[in-house]
Amino acid sequence: MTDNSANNRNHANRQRVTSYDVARHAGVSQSAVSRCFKPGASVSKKMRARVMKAAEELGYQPNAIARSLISGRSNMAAVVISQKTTLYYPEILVELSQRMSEQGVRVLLFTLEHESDIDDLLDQVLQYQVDGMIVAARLSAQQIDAIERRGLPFVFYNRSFRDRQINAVCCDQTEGERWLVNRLVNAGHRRFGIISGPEDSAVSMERTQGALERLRELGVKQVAVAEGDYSYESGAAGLLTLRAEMGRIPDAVICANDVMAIGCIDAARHQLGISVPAELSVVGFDGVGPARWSSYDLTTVRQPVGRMTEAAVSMILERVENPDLQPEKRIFSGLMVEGGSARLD
Amino acid sequence: MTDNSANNRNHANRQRVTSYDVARHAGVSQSAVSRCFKPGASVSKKMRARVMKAAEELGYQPNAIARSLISGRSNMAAVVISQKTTLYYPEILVELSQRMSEQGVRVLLFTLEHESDIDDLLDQVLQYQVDGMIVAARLSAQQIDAIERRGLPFVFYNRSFRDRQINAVCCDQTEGERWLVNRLVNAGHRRFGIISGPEDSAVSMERTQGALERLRELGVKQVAVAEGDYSYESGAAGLLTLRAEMGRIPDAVICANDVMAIGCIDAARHQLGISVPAELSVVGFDGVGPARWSSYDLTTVRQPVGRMTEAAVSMILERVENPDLQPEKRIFSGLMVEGGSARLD
DNA sequence: TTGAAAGCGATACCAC
DNA sequence: GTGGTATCGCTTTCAA
Repeated sequence: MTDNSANNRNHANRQRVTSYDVARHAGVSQSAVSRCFKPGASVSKKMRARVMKAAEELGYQPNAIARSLISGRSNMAAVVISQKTTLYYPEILVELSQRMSEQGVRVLLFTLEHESDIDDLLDQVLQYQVDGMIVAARLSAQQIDAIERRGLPFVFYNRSFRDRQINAVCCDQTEGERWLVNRLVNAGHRRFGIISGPEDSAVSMERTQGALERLRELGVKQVAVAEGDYSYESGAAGLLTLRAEMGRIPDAVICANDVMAIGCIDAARHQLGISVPAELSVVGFDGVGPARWSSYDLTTVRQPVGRMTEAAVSMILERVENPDLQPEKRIFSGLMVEGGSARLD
Repeated sequence: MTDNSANNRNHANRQRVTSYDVARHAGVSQSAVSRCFKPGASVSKKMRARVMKAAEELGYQPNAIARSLISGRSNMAAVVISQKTTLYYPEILVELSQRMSEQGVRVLLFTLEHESDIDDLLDQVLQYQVDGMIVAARLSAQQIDAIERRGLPFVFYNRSFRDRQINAVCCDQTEGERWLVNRLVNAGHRRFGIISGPEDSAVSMERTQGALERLRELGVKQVAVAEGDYSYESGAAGLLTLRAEMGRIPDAVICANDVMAIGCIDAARHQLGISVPAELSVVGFDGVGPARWSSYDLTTVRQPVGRMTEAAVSMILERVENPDLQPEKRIFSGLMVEGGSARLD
């Protein structure tokens, strides 16, 4: 009785309604159906009404995959992001997705646990025919070359490249660190500890170098550096390392991100019984949510994440439309937040 | 001199290498090229070597879009997630992406700011021909019907539906809350405040109801409820509301998530000068990172997020392979964490 | 404005 | 094992 032939097809036996089905049902040509779903097409009012009714009745949705194949545009953009970045700045992903979807572009997500996985990943990105790519991860010069060779528009998020013409949006890490150092030195701090981020993080290195440079310029001699990995635990451990290295607790600790600053404060207060900011000043960088919690009230430089993602999205979409645009770097100043975690005068 | 014809095509003028190019360059048929890139295909060693060499030389990558069109499988899964969920549990997204990509499936991201946006969004999901969908957002019965009608496999993440056969993975909220209440009542607390999540959150409602039910069973009469929205600020505000409503500070406050519990603790300590846990016990739910920070050391129920995402991924992939599998609910117990934010004996 | 027909770049099936 | 050919569902000329 029942026709089972459809089930014999080896691929998805879920029934798909195509533009042909709609055309037949509406008694028009398939091209007409296609036109009705294309924004600026020339279709008569009557035709559109008829087609839309038929589409409604059959539950038709145009197949984006087929559209991509012929039009050469997938309306998808790749977002390549490392695990750490997602964990510390979850809002980036949400905002990117939100803003791009407003422009009719979807986010295809590529996360990397270890930055080494990136070569396979780039192959994947290219296979999926994304129209563009936003990269919040470290790429080697060769990898960047490879992307450019394929002609895929891309924008770096929060990494800059001094010697390369490239699209990037970032926060001025150096400027921010210099401000923090200025304030701390002005307030009389003389013995400094720095808790850096992981060595392979360009952002962390810029922050650390920015602070070191300014300290040197101001003639501050007593400076020790401990390496962290952006985590709470490494902030706590960093303080102990610094104390061991310097013989005693420094006057101020500059952390490469807020979560480490928080770890550092907690270690000072709860492990060492040291009062922050009375006996020790701690500053961070980035301005994540918990920085504002009243237990910490961090002095930090808040990155304008919203504006940065907005910029990244508009840059990538512009370049999808017009691949020949000149490379552009957009560098935002951070917002200086004078919290209660540091004595500033 | 130069041939500009390629540039006249209205779509991406970026040159694409196709399997035909590779075939010509290797002197074999196009089908042969295709087979070489298909895992279990029967190709001679010699042929494979030749094709791979040609592909390498031309920089060929198979076009996933074209593959999807004919094979009926896009190797993409939609992840529908609300803004709040991403912010509080960023690891969900990373883990989903990681685990799915290990299985050759990419995540197409759909975020919603307001849950009302969801109808347009479902249309979008369907257009992109994803193979399956993981939903960490609230859907109405009608919306679920619509998905089922389309035959798209889907799994709910951390929402359950008592009266519906549906795929879902979640954490047993009720069980967890009952445990918290048991411990608090056993320790002698008698006056309870509850800070709930937003009214439209099913998860929050389950937690709040679970606590209320157990309190009733144990004969606890003095209970007040304040509504929060999962944010730090609303946790702080909730405590003030409870105090106003009850005439004084309760013995214990049960918060529908950890961030509100943290807000509540900070408000108690820094705004009201109340000691936690000596004068007030506070418990949360979910076990986010900051719950372990030594300033808070929350008593909470940690959701096994890793196991839950693992389960969600395997459930969805199984159902992509075999759409006729029976609906299944996988309910994980939370991990009871006895932190220092509550007096438990 | 509408319809017919030619692709987009793969896979699947069929002979050989 | 290999090569030809139909096909996936749409957009896009091109005539009518």
